[in-house]
Amino acid sequence: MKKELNDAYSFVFEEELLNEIFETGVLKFIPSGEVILDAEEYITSIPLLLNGAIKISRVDSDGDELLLYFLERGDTCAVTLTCCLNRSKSDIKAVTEKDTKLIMVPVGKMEEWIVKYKSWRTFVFQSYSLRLKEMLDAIDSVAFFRMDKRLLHYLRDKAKINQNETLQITHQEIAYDLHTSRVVISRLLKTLELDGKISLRRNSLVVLDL
Amino acid sequence: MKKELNDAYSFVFEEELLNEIFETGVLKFIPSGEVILDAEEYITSIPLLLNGAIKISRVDSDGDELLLYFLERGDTCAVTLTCCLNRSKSDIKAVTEKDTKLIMVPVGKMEEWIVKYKSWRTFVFQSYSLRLKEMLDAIDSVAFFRMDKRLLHYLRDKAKINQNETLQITHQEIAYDLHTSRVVISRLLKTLELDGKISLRRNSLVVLDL
DNA sequence: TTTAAAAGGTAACAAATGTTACACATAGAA
DNA sequence: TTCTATGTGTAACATTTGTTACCTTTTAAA
Repeated sequence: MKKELNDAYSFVFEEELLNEIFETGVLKFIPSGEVILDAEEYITSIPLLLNGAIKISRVDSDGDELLLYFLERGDTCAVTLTCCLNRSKSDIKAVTEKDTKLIMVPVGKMEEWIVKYKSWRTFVFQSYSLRLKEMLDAIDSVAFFRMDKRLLHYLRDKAKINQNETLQITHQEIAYDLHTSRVVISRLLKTLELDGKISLRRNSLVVLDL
Repeated sequence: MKKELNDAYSFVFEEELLNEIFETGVLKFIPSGEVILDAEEYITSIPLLLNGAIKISRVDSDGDELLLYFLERGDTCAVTLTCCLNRSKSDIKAVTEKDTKLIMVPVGKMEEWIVKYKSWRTFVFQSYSLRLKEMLDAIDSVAFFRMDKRLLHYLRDKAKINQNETLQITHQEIAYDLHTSRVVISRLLKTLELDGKISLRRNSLVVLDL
């Protein structure tokens, strides 16, 4: 853990803080595809990603979903920070996109460190900043683009995050992430295939040239 | 200015900080309808609202707009904070919704106070928190609701912000805020009128029962 | 008063997206 | 192998939203 913590955060946090994280944080391994946080749940500790990736989605009262963004190594979740500070419900869902290793830090420490470490403050502000930006991107996507463009963007993102041109995913899962229906996705994927941009398999697809 | 500053922020900031704000901040009066910040602009100071209201919209590269949220007394803009800290472009547009009085504080102070005053830290975190939440609401609106619901929600919001059932607004302006066309808005407003929920005038409409 | 610009009403149509239904393929369990 | 659940392809149709066009009304400038 010490090594991985250093790998991911030694350029971000000072020695002393790294030690505190090492002492108070709890290391967790989470396999891909696991729901680590559901809407309606309360959050009492915040995650620092060591490796892997986490998909963050908005969930409305009907259970409808919409992909917001991915977290990767060195990231933390600003919405979680907010929920921690306010002791409020999450309203978001977090699912591991890959096998993921992370450190959970209790809220108490989080607030203590804000006062104590400049690097932590910077980190927290940077996180808010980054998430706000991702949120704006998500808004752009839904508000200004049609489904075909959104799908393209989604496939690119997904391939990048997984560092793999072959995406292990079903049409239905894509439909959930983009908040549309399976039929719509099948239709659009088919035209992408006819354009030679992807190749369709059962339970997976290969990104050729987006 | 001292009195208004106290009215809006004395429960938020400690005496000493209020004094610093009073000394370094620049008071501004901005009449309703003024563009105080456009996309592509850089920001070098952050606003603290004393009264009035400001409409914050997302602007894409084609100049298309989408209303994100309103700022009111005691609010500041988290996106602005972010832009200040990163010295990056705004990508958002701010227009006064009412006659507005605010204090502009230079970025430098902003960073200084984060270290110096606990209340300022709390305020800044609360702001991020609140804006993230509003951003999520904006996403919900575009992603999960159809235009008729979004319009209803918009009219309610607008009436609340302006503390007035009569909204001085044209169909075209509504269309800009919701990122759709004037014809669509006219159509939907007409059905709302037939349902007895609003009453239509030229250049204005009256919210009856939403 | 005449005229032009802005605002709004509405029809007709186009495009995008959502829905339902059903066929067929594939993988894994029984 | 047979059966069943899941995934995918596709047609047909409904609904929502966007676009174009043209009209009338209102306001304010010339």
